[in-house]
Amino acid sequence: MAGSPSTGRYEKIYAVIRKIPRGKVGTYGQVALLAGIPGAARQVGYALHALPGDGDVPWHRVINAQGKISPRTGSDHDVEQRILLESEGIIFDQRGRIPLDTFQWDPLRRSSRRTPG
DNA sequence: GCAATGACGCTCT
DNA sequence: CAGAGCGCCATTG
Repeated sequence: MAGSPSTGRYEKIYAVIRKIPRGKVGTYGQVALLAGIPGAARQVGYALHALPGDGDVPWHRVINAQGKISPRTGSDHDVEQRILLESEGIIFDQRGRIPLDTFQWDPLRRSSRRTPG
Protein backbone atom coordinates (compact mmCIF):
# COMPACT_ATOMS: atom_id res chain seq x y z
CA MET A 1 0.00 0.00 0.00
CA ALA A 2 1.73 3.12 0.97
CA GLY A 3 5.04 1.70 -0.21
CA SER A 4 4.61 2.80 -3.78
CA PRO A 5 7.46 5.16 -4.61
CA SER A 6 6.94 6.43 -8.12
CA THR A 7 3.42 5.30 -8.85
CA GLY A 8 1.74 6.79 -5.79
CA ARG A 9 -2.00 7.24 -6.42
CA TYR A 10 -1.47 6.12 -9.97
CA GLU A 11 -1.81 2.50 -8.90
CA LYS A 12 -5.48 3.14 -8.21
CA ILE A 13 -5.88 4.74 -11.60
CA TYR A 14 -4.18 1.90 -13.41
CA ALA A 15 -6.37 -0.59 -11.56
CA VAL A 16 -9.50 1.12 -12.84
CA ILE A 17 -8.30 1.29 -16.42
CA ARG A 18 -7.45 -2.39 -16.38
CA LYS A 19 -11.09 -3.04 -15.54
CA ILE A 20 -12.24 -1.51 -18.81
CA PRO A 21 -13.61 -4.31 -21.03
CA ARG A 22 -12.58 -4.69 -24.64
CA GLY A 23 -14.70 -2.84 -27.16
CA LYS A 24 -15.45 -0.10 -24.65
CA VAL A 25 -13.85 3.20 -23.77
CA GLY A 26 -13.69 5.24 -20.59
CA THR A 27 -13.24 8.93 -20.03
CA TYR A 28 -10.57 10.49 -17.81
CA GLY A 29 -13.25 11.79 -15.50
CA GLN A 30 -14.82 8.36 -15.24
CA VAL A 31 -11.53 6.71 -14.39
CA ALA A 32 -10.70 9.44 -11.90
CA LEU A 33 -14.09 9.02 -10.30
CA LEU A 34 -13.73 5.25 -9.92
CA ALA A 35 -10.15 5.75 -8.77
CA GLY A 36 -11.45 7.79 -5.87
CA ILE A 37 -10.23 11.17 -7.11
CA PRO A 38 -13.24 12.86 -8.78
CA GLY A 39 -12.30 16.11 -10.44
CA ALA A 40 -8.73 15.02 -10.97
CA ALA A 41 -9.28 13.94 -14.53
CA ARG A 42 -6.06 15.74 -15.43
CA GLN A 43 -4.03 13.51 -13.18
CA VAL A 44 -5.49 10.47 -14.92
CA GLY A 45 -4.03 11.67 -18.18
CA TYR A 46 -0.81 12.52 -16.41
CA ALA A 47 -0.69 9.01 -14.97
CA LEU A 48 -1.08 7.50 -18.42
CA HIS A 49 1.76 9.69 -19.59
CA ALA A 50 4.00 7.82 -17.17
CA LEU A 51 2.75 4.45 -18.42
CA PRO A 52 5.34 2.19 -20.06
CA GLY A 53 4.73 0.53 -23.42
CA ASP A 54 5.11 -2.83 -21.73
CA GLY A 55 2.41 -2.12 -19.17
CA ASP A 56 -0.73 -4.23 -18.95
CA VAL A 57 -2.86 -1.11 -18.80
CA PRO A 58 -5.12 -0.54 -21.82
CA TRP A 59 -4.39 3.18 -21.87
CA HIS A 60 -5.74 3.34 -25.42
CA ARG A 61 -9.22 2.72 -24.01
CA VAL A 62 -9.04 5.99 -22.12
CA ILE A 63 -10.20 9.11 -23.95
CA ASN A 64 -11.52 12.53 -23.00
CA ALA A 65 -15.16 13.37 -22.25
CA GLN A 66 -15.56 14.62 -25.80
CA GLY A 67 -15.08 11.10 -27.14
CA LYS A 68 -11.95 12.20 -28.90
CA ILE A 69 -8.28 11.41 -28.56
CA SER A 70 -6.37 14.15 -26.86
CA PRO A 71 -3.63 15.86 -28.91
CA ARG A 72 -0.84 15.02 -26.46
CA THR A 73 2.45 16.80 -26.75
CA GLY A 74 5.63 15.64 -28.45
CA SER A 75 4.38 12.21 -29.47
CA ASP A 76 2.57 10.52 -32.32
CA HIS A 77 1.06 7.90 -30.03
CA ASP A 78 -2.30 9.59 -30.53
CA VAL A 79 -2.45 7.87 -33.91
CA GLU A 80 -1.59 4.52 -32.39
CA GLN A 81 -4.46 4.86 -29.98
CA ARG A 82 -7.00 5.25 -32.76
CA ILE A 83 -5.63 2.17 -34.50
CA LEU A 84 -5.84 0.15 -31.30
CA LEU A 85 -9.41 1.27 -30.64
CA GLU A 86 -10.52 0.38 -34.15
CA SER A 87 -8.89 -2.99 -33.60
CA GLU A 88 -11.11 -3.40 -30.55
CA GLY A 89 -14.20 -2.86 -32.69
CA ILE A 90 -14.74 0.77 -31.80
CA ILE A 91 -15.72 3.09 -34.61
CA PHE A 92 -14.89 6.75 -35.13
CA ASP A 93 -17.08 9.58 -36.34
CA GLN A 94 -16.23 11.46 -39.49
CA ARG A 95 -14.68 14.11 -37.24
CA GLY A 96 -12.56 11.48 -35.44
CA ARG A 97 -14.93 11.28 -32.51
CA ILE A 98 -16.42 8.23 -30.78
CA PRO A 99 -20.16 7.94 -29.95
CA LEU A 100 -19.83 7.64 -26.18
CA ASP A 101 -23.53 6.87 -26.06
CA THR A 102 -22.61 3.49 -27.50
CA PHE A 103 -19.00 2.85 -26.58
CA GLN A 104 -18.60 4.51 -23.21
CA TRP A 105 -17.79 1.90 -20.58
CA ASP A 106 -20.45 1.43 -17.97
CA PRO A 107 -19.01 -0.08 -14.74
CA LEU A 108 -22.53 -0.87 -13.54
CA ARG A 109 -23.25 -3.10 -16.51
CA ARG A 110 -19.83 -4.71 -16.12
CA SER A 111 -20.42 -6.90 -19.19
CA SER A 112 -23.94 -6.41 -20.33
CA ARG A 113 -24.82 -9.06 -17.75
CA ARG A 114 -28.62 -8.99 -17.34
CA THR A 115 -30.38 -5.88 -16.21
CA PRO A 116 -29.22 -4.33 -12.96
CA GLY A 117 -32.76 -3.78 -11.90
C1' DG B 1 6.66 24.61 1.49
C1' DC B 2 6.06 27.22 -2.98
C1' DA B 3 5.58 27.49 -7.86
C1' DA B 4 4.92 25.39 -12.38
C1' DT B 5 3.18 21.69 -15.28
C1' DG B 6 -0.46 18.74 -17.50
C1' DA B 7 -3.00 12.45 -22.53
C1' DC B 8 -9.03 17.16 -18.74
C1' DG B 9 -14.19 18.72 -17.59
C1' DC B 10 -17.79 21.78 -17.61
C1' DT B 11 -20.54 25.83 -19.14
C1' DC B 12 -21.84 29.32 -22.40
C1' DT B 13 -22.57 30.86 -27.20
C1' DC C 1 -23.48 19.32 -32.51
C1' DA C 2 -19.29 22.36 -32.53
C1' DG C 3 -16.05 25.86 -30.77
C1' DA C 4 -13.85 28.76 -27.14
C1' DG C 5 -12.61 30.06 -22.26
C1' DC C 6 -11.98 29.22 -17.28
C1' DG C 7 -11.27 26.09 -13.27
C1' DC C 8 -9.92 21.87 -10.79
C1' DC C 9 -6.62 18.80 -8.58
C1' DA C 10 -2.43 15.83 -8.00
C1' DT C 11 2.51 15.18 -9.11
C1' DT C 12 7.08 16.97 -9.76
C1' DG C 13 11.29 20.14 -9.13
